[in-house]
Amino acid sequence: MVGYSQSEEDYLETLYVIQLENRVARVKDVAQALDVKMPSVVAAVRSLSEKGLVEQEKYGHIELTKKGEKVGKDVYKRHQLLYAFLHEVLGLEPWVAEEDACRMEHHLSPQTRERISRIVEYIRACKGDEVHFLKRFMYFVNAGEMPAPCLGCTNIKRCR
Amino acid sequence: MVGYSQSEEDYLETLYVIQLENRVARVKDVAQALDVKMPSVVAAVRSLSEKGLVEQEKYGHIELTKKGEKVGKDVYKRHQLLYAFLHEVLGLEPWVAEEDACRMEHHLSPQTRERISRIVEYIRACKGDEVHFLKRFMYFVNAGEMPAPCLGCTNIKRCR
DNA sequence: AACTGAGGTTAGCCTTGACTAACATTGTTA
DNA sequence: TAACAATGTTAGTCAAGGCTAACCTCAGTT
Repeated sequence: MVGYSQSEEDYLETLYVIQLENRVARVKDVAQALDVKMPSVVAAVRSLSEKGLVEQEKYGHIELTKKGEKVGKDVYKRHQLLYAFLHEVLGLEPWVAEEDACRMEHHLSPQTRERISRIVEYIRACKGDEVHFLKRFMYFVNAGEMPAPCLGCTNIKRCR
Repeated sequence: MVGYSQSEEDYLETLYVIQLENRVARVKDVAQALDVKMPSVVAAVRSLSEKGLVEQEKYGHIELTKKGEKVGKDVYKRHQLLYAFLHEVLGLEPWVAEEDACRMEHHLSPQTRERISRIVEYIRACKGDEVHFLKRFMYFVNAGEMPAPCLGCTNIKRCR
């Protein structure tokens, strides 16, 4: 129960996403999605099936077991969370956020995951409100410079 | 110029930190720091020296070249940045922040790095001020629940 | 029913990066 | 100065995870 390698997580996540889209997973699809050659997929599938994570009948399509689906879904959730954080909070462009999410999704502790999801939640909850801090926070994060001093503030001791 | 592997970055960072502390890097130290055996270090050093990143005379100590020092320093800076973010902003306990920083430091794009450093900078700049948003933001991130409504607010349309 | 081409598989190879066991060097200490 | 303990190195092994080349299956076409 030590967990799965980055490579294994990538395969399981890919299969999960294909399954989410109500498509049937074939070796070629997975190879394209992960930018590897078909024999690599075949080897990975054999290894994963020995661990009870996927099932495949020869020349047939690849299916996640319950266990494999659980892992794949978990990785995918981490990916989504990171993407949301990178794009919505940090304001990174979609493709940068996507790429970074792919690379970082394998390296988050549960604690970090929890904290990041709180930030995303908070920022989302504030969206659309004229919340003072939010505009300034987002301005700084996105523009990289301090917003101009806020003159009308009464409840802020020193307004940067 | 494609970059360096996670393993290579770890070795260079370790050597950089030892160098920072004005210590001399020996095979055994590096092995202990990275929790690997000495022959692994020897192999890594040979490989890195072929790439012009380190130098070592047989049975002597290991030194970073200018090029290697640059890479090691860069990795270390990423590590410090991530640690600061995880600890100071997300409020994670030091050992969790440390562990996550170690794993994530290899997977940050320059863009993400830049954005995260802005957040850290902003949070640091606000420390000690009675800035309205900061307290609420940090409360939420750390406690995981919305702070109580703020009654005295005049410049916030709706205060969650 | 035979053919053909896309997709799947196998065999065999390579690199990375770890390991153990055995051997070599060095520096300290008797 | 000789010996020994600590440190460093070499040789050989292994697993993971890619790859290419060659071969196999199967579905659709003729």
